[in-house]
Amino acid sequence: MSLRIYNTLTRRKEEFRPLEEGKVRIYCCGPTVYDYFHIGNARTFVFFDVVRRYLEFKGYDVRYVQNITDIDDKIINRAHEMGISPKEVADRFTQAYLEDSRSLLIKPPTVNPKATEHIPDMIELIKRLIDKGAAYVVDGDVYFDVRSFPEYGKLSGRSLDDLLAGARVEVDERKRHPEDFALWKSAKPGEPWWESPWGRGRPGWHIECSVMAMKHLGETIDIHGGGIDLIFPHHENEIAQSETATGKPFARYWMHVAFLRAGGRRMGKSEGNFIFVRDALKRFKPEAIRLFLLSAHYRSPLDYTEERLAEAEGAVSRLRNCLLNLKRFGAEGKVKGELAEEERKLADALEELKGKFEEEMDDDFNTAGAIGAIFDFVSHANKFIAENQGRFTDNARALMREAYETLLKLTDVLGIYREERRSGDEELISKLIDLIVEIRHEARQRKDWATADKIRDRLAQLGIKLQDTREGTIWRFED
RNA sequence: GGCGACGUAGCCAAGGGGUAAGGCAGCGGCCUGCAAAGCCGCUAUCACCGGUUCGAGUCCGGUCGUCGCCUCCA
Repeated sequence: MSLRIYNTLTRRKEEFRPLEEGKVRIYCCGPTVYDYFHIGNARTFVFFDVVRRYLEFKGYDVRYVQNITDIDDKIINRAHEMGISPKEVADRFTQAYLEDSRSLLIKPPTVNPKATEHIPDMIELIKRLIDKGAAYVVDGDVYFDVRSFPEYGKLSGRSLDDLLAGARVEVDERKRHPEDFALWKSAKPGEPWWESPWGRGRPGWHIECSVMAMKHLGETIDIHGGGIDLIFPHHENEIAQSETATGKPFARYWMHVAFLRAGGRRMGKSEGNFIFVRDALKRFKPEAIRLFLLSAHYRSPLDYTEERLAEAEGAVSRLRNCLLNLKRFGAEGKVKGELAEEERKLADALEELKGKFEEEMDDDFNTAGAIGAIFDFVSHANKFIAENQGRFTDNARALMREAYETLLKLTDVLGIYREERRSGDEELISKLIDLIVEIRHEARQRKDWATADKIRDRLAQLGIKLQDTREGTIWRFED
């Protein structure tokens, strides 16, 4: 099966062919670290995390780069507000970004390059652009001349004339054209600066990404993406700079994630309708947040409400219950001989799941469809368990084990289920709980319901949830 | 003004020419010492109008509504 990706550049779904067989290079525009990131930002980060995981699932060797913009006007402004240095602002929120990403179960990118660690490379690239006549210096600032790049507008589908007509920007008289953008900004008093051939200053935003992408992934990358708002001007400008400098296509597939909305409007810092990931995580499991963010196709807007997150929590529980049951009732072993009819059905459902999951994900990362396939199977599995509990055959147990392992793999692509890990201490705790459950079992056999209920209630208070089934009592930590 | 997205059950959402996945919620039933979980059953003609077609949420045209980009923003 082959993966198809909607390419913003061509406005079509295209078959995905990496530049180099078996390898994929992905660049996703990361945060500007002037504040914590909110779940609208997280939509993009989680989505690209899934893109990365799915490509790895398909066997690609993935190199995934997400930058950290740690020098920018917003950081400087925030520093003034907070009464600390821009570097302190950047360091603090870089740390927070790393923590929150981890909490959201985002796999660490192969590289998380920082803009400030690539200043010399940026200066080099700017020089190249000046040498090629595509950029010019004015009073210590350097601008890119958009008219020098005939294809300017190809990503966003605009012509320079369109832009001119709709321009709401105050025109800087020093620029040759209003659309020209800064590659290098001279430092005002009190601002952070680096030495450059044009005087002290700092890089413009767009050049950062071009440089970091090329530095860590090469001059042509496979997939480049970010939020839909970055199409113009950010990515348009990246293309202009990069392709002017190298003469090669900058990125082969451009992917853009639609907005998360709240209260009918785009979730954004300036709108004041956002919720930080770290705050959401205080109330909802990361799996639930991810499930919610992946519950709609990435190119469709998604509306945020707390209720939706609570619903996702319910769905995640359903999934987890099923996984735990399959794990508990499954057993090692090869399926032998003839399968009973229900077993056949379960085996078929499992095959269907595998096929459907890939089919959906191959179709431009249709995570919502993939989730549907997973839950469709959950229903089959639950039904199988309900109907056969108390009389599982060896084949049934082997099938359930297989189903468990498959489900584990697929849910891991989306990051919506985590096996509970046990530390050494927890191993001991587990054994103690097993013992208590056994004693409760004896009480139940004596019909000593008072004792049985007391044990169950008290364990529940400790966050340990018991369920009586025909196959015995199942317990789990309720986090 | 230019460019674009969206409108499918109570809520969310997949599907994108052949007769409506899935989740959440609700109601009724089953299982259970009770609980929890689960199972079974019930709940949609896809914003509206017109067209193409043997056949249209699915294609075309139009209308209405919502949102976005064009300025820092994932």
